[in-house]
Amino acid sequence: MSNIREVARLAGVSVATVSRALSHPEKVAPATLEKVQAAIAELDYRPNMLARNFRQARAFAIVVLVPDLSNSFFATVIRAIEDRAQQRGYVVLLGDTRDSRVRERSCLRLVETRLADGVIQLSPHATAHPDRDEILCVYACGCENTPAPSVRIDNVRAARTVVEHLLALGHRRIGVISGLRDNPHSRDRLKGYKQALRAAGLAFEPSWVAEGDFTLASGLEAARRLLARREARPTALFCMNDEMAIGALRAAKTLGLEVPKQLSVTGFDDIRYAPYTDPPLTTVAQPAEAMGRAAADLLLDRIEQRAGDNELVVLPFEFIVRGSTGPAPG
Amino acid sequence: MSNIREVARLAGVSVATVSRALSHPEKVAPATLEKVQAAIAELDYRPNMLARNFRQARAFAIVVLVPDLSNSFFATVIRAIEDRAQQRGYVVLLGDTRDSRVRERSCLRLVETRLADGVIQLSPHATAHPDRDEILCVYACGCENTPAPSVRIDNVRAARTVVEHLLALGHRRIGVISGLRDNPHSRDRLKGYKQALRAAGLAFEPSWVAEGDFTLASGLEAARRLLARREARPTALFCMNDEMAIGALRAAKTLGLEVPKQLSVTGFDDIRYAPYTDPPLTTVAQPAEAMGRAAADLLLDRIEQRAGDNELVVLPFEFIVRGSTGPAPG
DNA sequence: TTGTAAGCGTTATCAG
DNA sequence: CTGATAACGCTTACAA
Repeated sequence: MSNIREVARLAGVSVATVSRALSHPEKVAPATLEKVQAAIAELDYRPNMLARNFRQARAFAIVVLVPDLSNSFFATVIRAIEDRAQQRGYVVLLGDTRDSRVRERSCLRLVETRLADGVIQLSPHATAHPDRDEILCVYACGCENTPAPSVRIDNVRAARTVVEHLLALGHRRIGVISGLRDNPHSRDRLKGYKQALRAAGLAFEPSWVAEGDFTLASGLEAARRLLARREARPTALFCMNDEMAIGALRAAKTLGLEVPKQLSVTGFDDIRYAPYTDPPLTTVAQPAEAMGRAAADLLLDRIEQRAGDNELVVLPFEFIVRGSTGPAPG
Repeated sequence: MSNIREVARLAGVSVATVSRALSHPEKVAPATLEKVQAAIAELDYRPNMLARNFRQARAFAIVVLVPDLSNSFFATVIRAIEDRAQQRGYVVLLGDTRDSRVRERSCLRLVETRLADGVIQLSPHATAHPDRDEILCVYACGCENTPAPSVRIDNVRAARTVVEHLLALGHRRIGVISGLRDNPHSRDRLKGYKQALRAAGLAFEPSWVAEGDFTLASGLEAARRLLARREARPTALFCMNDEMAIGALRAAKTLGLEVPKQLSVTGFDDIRYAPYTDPPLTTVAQPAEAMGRAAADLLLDRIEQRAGDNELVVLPFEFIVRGSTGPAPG
């Protein structure tokens, strides 16, 4: 528990010199530096970062707000954020909001009380921006009307790409398993779905959209509802994330429907489990790691005042065709 | 950016009173309290936690060291930790070590430099305890020789339970897909496997153990190796976690083996995807949330000096039979 | 019940 | 290049 003063005394220099030796070694004479380092080693001294942060009025910490950490896609994004943050000398505070407004507020308080320098939001809450605009906030998984600074893929085009693929396979009745209706991602992806239909001259049929909430269980339920109908049953399901697609695959299995022979299923995200479903999931790969890195850089640049102009980062997605999609049944 | 002094001035009291009004409201006269609160509201004052932490020489933060955040089991444990930590007024710093010694060290530095008050380890590194024993460290997913304080299930018995189940189903050639050989969990679970075999009067056959590293891909590969043999092929695979089991299921599928008719597969962890595999995975449910909560309490109690005697928490597991296991083929 | 005042360990300013 | 010293915002004896 030695402090900078003891180091100074032992090294026979002033505390200012010790401080400099640590933060700006180039500004101190080599001989002095050596003495200081010897003293530090001797005392096994560790600078007290609590004091440093207080003095500099900076936490060197950022908060990551995630709706559900155990979703494998978010976990990957966060890993990348943490990686980059650490490289740049920051720590990451975890804020699993469980989609609760209250918990979200309490995480934002961390910034207000100086325990964190900024926030990375993983949900695209375009609706409810942090009230206090002093709070530095960037979005890592944005959508069309997510305010800058933010990182996103073109969700509309990605969804369109998926649906065009299904159309090209001959599907005409394409069900949708959507996230919550007012979720911005749901909106964007539904928009892409509609665009593809319209371009193919097909009418949008609202009853083919089943609302879920991006969880496995909700995907299973939604698929059950869509597949329950006797006549005009969908021959394909466009699921707005992989988790719900996995749920849908399960539903198909329990209903005795063969995928992709009788039913095609698509996902979104390309989580690590996607290649391991049965059959492997056709899906949109979001560049999760790149998104995390980009969001971290965006935020840290702003925290360090060197905000670039690149405030809206749109990264490329990749459409990956695996085994869960096939020609529409005869 | 108002500070406690301004609040004091506006309220017409001393800074000490404002401080007390915030931390020990019961020690201040109701009338005074009201004045202070009015001033706080008026100025929209937020206490500077950086200063508070510095003054109290406490970070009110804990580090969670996780080998791989994107593993769904760990994510669930961490969620629970974060939840409990927040309830008790602490924040959680994320430390994804990616199984790297270097990164682990750098996370422990956070405690040494006072940025965190303690550490929760999610890997059971019984071998390499933090060198500096001033560091408060608890293990959330321990195994037989994980040092206390720690939380764990009885891995040996759980593994034995699984294998007994397979034996009861008539399996005699039970392959093992193990984690890295020197991983403590691998050891415990292999021990349980051997115990079950011995109790059934069967010999342990080393060539039936394939080493993986707890990832999906390694499970797939290991299963391929085990199932490649022509004669005396295993009729069941005991996988040491769900991810590898999912990989094994995929391997079986690509080899045209029907599960469970021709091959039984078991997992470990009961991650959220386990009920959604095809067929749904028979597995050991670890009480991930309870483990997280217990670990958090263990650590926070020690940080706050009221360390109980309950230093070694062993929680009950649950063996869940789903569809991936069945009678041994004729 | 409230006020006074002494720090906590660092960094930054300024003079030497 | 180095040293003296004044903050930073808060908590907490201790005194009143």
